[in-house]
Amino acid sequence: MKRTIENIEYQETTEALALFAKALGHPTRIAILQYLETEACCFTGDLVDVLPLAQSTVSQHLKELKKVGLIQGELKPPKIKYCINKEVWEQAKTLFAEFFDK
Amino acid sequence: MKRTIENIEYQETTEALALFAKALGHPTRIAILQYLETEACCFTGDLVDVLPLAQSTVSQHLKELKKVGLIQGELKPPKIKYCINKEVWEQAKTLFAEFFDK
DNA sequence: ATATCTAATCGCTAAATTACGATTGATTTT
DNA sequence: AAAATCAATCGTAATTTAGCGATTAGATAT
Repeated sequence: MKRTIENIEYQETTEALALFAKALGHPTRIAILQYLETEACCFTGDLVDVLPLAQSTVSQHLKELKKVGLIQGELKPPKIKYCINKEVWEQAKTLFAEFFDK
Repeated sequence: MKRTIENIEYQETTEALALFAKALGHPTRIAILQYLETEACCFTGDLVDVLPLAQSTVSQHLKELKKVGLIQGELKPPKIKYCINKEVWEQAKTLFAEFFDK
């Protein structure tokens, strides 16, 4: 990724939307969120059982979703309970809705 | 990308949503679509003027958007007029709305 | 026939992404 | 104190993405 000039700047909502979209841009991450939507919350292990991927890979995807704030983890030792972050969820929902509504 | 087993399959809507999200997962592509939303249609050159990127790079981003069908190009020699594909646009809009609406 | 114009494609490089197994760290249970 | 459990992180490899300049292709104008 060469960017010879200084970093290109876009509008704030443009950047925000792109970041959310990027986080949603993998079927596994969509599947995780769909699971969380129905189950409200879950542990990493639940997802590892459901998904045909290694535990470390699932962890990586969770990290991506956490990075943009769509989910959050709560310590329930020795497990970690993941839930959708509703505030950020609504924020993303609004951004997409406004984007598509022209 | 190692995937030792056969390819992992997800639900059709999961895959479709991820593909749309991936296409939207770059600020430049969001900016292009926002431009097309206000301008209805435009030529590649218009975008090259507006965006701080090389012509070949803009072409690449247009290709990505074309690939998922969100835009379509119409030959207006020697130019090409790009417009949003409204059917696919609505499809994507619906998928995102349903996804976020739980 | 030649020159010009527009936009796609090619070839390349750098960086990010996705996957895995192995290891580590934190906590609980024995 | 030792063993077990769960999930994050590390290290590595393959693939994809994003950027550029140069070239090519298609069409019009000279």
